[in-house]
Amino acid sequence: MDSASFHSANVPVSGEATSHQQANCHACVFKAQCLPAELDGEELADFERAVLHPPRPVKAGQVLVRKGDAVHALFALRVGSLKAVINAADGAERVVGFRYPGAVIGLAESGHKVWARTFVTLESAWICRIPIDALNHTLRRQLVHLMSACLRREYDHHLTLAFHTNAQKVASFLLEISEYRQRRHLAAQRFTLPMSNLDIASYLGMRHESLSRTFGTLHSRGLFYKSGKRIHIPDLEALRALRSE
Amino acid sequence: MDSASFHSANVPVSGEATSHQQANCHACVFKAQCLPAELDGEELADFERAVLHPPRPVKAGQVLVRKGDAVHALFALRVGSLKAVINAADGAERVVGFRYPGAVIGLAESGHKVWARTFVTLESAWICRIPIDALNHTLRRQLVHLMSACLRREYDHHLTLAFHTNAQKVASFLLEISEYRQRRHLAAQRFTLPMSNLDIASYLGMRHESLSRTFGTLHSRGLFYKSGKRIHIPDLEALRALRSE
DNA sequence: CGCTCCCTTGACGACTTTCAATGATCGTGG
DNA sequence: CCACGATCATTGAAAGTCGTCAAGGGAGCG
Repeated sequence: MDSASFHSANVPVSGEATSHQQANCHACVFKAQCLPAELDGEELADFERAVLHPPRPVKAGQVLVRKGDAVHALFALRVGSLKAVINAADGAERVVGFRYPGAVIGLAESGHKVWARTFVTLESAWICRIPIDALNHTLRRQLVHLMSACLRREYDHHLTLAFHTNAQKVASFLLEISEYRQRRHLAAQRFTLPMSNLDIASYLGMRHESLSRTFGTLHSRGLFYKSGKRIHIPDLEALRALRSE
Repeated sequence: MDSASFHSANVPVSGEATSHQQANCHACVFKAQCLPAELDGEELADFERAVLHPPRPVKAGQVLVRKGDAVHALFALRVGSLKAVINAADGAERVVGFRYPGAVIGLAESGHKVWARTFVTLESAWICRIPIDALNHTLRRQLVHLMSACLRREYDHHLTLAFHTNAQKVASFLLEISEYRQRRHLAAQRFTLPMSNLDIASYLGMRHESLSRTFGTLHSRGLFYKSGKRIHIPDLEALRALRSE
């Protein structure tokens, strides 16, 4: 497994799960990096039992749920990545979030009847269904923990979007992923971005031209290198300094 | 009671609650506008039982909880308003949210040990304590609902902060309050803003000079009038049109 | 009455967006 | 295996929005 990538090299790009693929996936399912990092010990064990249902494979670019769909289940993202999008008034798609392995999809939906956002896979993924009926008392307790962590992240995003320059937004974005990977003991300085620059720019509230220019600036300052979708951050501290300048 | 104000005219500005004031407040406590609008029927009744503890008065400008404090309780805001602030890297105070009557304070804290933000009263307020121990199964279920609603609002804020011009941000902000008041059957076109322009500007990620100019622009376009802290929105639809231009 | 804090207004400059064109990359099909 | 089209990424020049700096005015409070 390529530890510098978001997904296992063994994950099939499409098709039904074969017994071999299923085995591969189950091997991964129980790795720490595929489970919520906010829970630990007994809580994590409880949570695992609840999402034991075998994950199903989802092809890249697929819509997992669409805004307006009835909420029948939440989802646990085990392998791959997603983007959360909202259609703006002008019909344009706006990215409001990314999700990586270990995320629970639908925290903002657990008290509602319909989905408020559309979730689209950025690459081939493995995803567990958590039926709403399965939300017993124990699981709801874990859910409260996950949601409060999610809320805190959103307040950080508020700060970033409201007060940072474009360069700082990009630094924040890169560090957010890097720190996510660090918590899961994955390579934090070299990894692949699963999303396009268009998506990143939308997420950060900038034009993709500005993002491209910002990447160029960071490159010339030696803070960040990008080749295709693979990136390299030589000095995390320098990037952190830029973020909080 | 001034229906166009966030707080009852009878609320004392300071001091211990007298029996008369207490009675006044309890009369208000059970009004719909002082309870979470996200819950209804049985859930709301459950919630009310949990926050039956008599509210205590808090003077304007007081710190309710400080970032870093241990989490012993959540709070239910019954009367008055709060701002949530974070100290930026440069030490400056950044407003990341406002809270109005009916809000539960600490949704982002319910799964954590310490407070991530500081909450400060903007005016004299009445606030109930909800001890963490009181979070039984039933109450936790209501909490999930409140948190998911809170998360949805944060995603809307993401859109506003990332993609809107200053004029649109201001329109969003005014409409957010107006729509809050509409849900609670309060005057939606004339009301008092409990916070300073400085706080609003910080919340929206703009300079207070820019906010002042934007208010001027909206005024000259006849979309919005301001006199002291009292504002008047003659045409909500026109403001909505501006928001989603 | 004087202090402090808040709001307003002006001129200037920096950062970002916009518009336009070119170049790269990737998946598809011949 | 290569050619093709579509999507994505890069770069330039011009325009606009917004932030910065500075000064003056006003409201509330002790």
